[in-house]
Amino acid sequence: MVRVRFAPSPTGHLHVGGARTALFNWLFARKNGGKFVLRIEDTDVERSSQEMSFEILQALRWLRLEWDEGPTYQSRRLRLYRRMAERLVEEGKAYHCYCTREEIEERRRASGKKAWKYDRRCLHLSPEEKERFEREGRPKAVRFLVPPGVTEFEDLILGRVSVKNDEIEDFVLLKSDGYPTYHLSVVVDDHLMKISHVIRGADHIANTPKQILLYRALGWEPPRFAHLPLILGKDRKKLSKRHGETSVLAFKEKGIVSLAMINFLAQLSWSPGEDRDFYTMEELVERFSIDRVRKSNPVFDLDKLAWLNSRVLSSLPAEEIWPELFPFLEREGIGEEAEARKEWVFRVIDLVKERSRDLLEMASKIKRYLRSDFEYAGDALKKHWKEGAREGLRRLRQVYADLDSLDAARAEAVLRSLAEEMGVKAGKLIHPLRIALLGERVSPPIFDVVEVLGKDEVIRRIDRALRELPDV
RNA sequence: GCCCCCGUCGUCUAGCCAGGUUAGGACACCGCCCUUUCAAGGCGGCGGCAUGGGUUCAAGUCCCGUCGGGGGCGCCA
Repeated sequence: MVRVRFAPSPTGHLHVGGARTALFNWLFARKNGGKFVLRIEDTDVERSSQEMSFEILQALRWLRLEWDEGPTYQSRRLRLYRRMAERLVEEGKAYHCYCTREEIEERRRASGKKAWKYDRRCLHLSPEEKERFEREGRPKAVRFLVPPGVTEFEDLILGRVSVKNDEIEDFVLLKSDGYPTYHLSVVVDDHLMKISHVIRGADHIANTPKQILLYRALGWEPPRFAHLPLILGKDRKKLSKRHGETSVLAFKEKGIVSLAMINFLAQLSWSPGEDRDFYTMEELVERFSIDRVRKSNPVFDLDKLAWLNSRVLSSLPAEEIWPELFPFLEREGIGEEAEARKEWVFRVIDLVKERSRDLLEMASKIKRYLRSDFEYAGDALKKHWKEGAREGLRRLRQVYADLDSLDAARAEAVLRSLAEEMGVKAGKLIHPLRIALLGERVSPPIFDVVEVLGKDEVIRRIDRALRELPDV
């Protein structure tokens, strides 16, 4: 039974790297008929917060990475970790360490080496010294006694990874304040939660041998590991705040649609090997395979994400765009009206989606269809509100008013014959019409706009333009 | 510094595991076409196997070195 987990630490926003890790775990679970478990690693009381936990869940929901179990909070399982740490001490596989941070820092400095490892001072404490420390009430941590040898594992992505144990220091399992370190809690929980595959970022490669050693010391079978290449910024450094916004929810705010985000993340380090730009969630699950994940670090490319977003947007049916678009309509102050004319707004969405890069842009475009009190754009007037524009529009109003209905084909036919009659190019009528209807220099094909607005509204908007625009 | 990992157009990638194609696609950029505008779309251009050696009839693909890049080296996760 495949069981994977996503185990974020609620010390910050869910960033794109974390989101990709969650996505790959989710895809792996869905692909293999397994379970996707959510666990919140909040053992760092100083830096963890409720709000961040909540926000991370929100982000996962937005991405539609629904979890099957959890969230489990590590902060509620502290007793468990303490018990395991003591068990290892009793079995001689770990030991109490009374050294303070300051003492360790001092010895590290004295050695002059960055790669200084804990010197095992407390492993060799005499019974007297130990008793004295206890009497003094010195706080003690629990350190793992790293055994000699070599630790190897077969990574699903990287292949065989091998580390000599003397490269590994006696790492802390339990802090002196009684909280477990990451190594302890992650191993205990992954074992107890029966996690079969640990899929995580490559920044954990060096942690893996430590954790395997821990599994063995506890008499447990380690899971399989897969380390995903790290997402890099343009400067090829690990992606961080310095590279601009990296929180996934920030992309949501910018009007990125979740399917675009998903496809973008899925195709960093992974490719189904087909000549296609994006897939539905179902298609991704169908195609996903961990052994098609590349080993090298990809660079986060905003241009590509923006392009994907515009392509996904224009491919999606209006009713699927609607739920994600709605908050942006509200922000434009047209939420209620849009809701009331939902079916009609769907038609407008289908009209504007092709040329919207994001939901922000889409919402502001839709506003011009819903409300006729827009301002006429200066660049549009400058370019197309010229001599003859007003007269053409006036005559166009007349022929449109005489028709009993106004669909795109008739609107076009009538306009073209009027242009011919007036001896001008169709553009001389089309551009002023665009200004009258939407007040902008660019728009979807204008006769489609005419059809969607309907005859009455078209006449009203032309009248407004004739009334308000300068005489030229 | 030490340890681990990686290296195909500027970027994301296919091809590598099971050597044999003019090294394919996409983003970005530049032209042209389409066209009522802007997109989209179509056609074309630009541009890459980091490097040296080895194995082989044949190396992007297998092996080694070099160089370059990344990560780790916390009582953070």
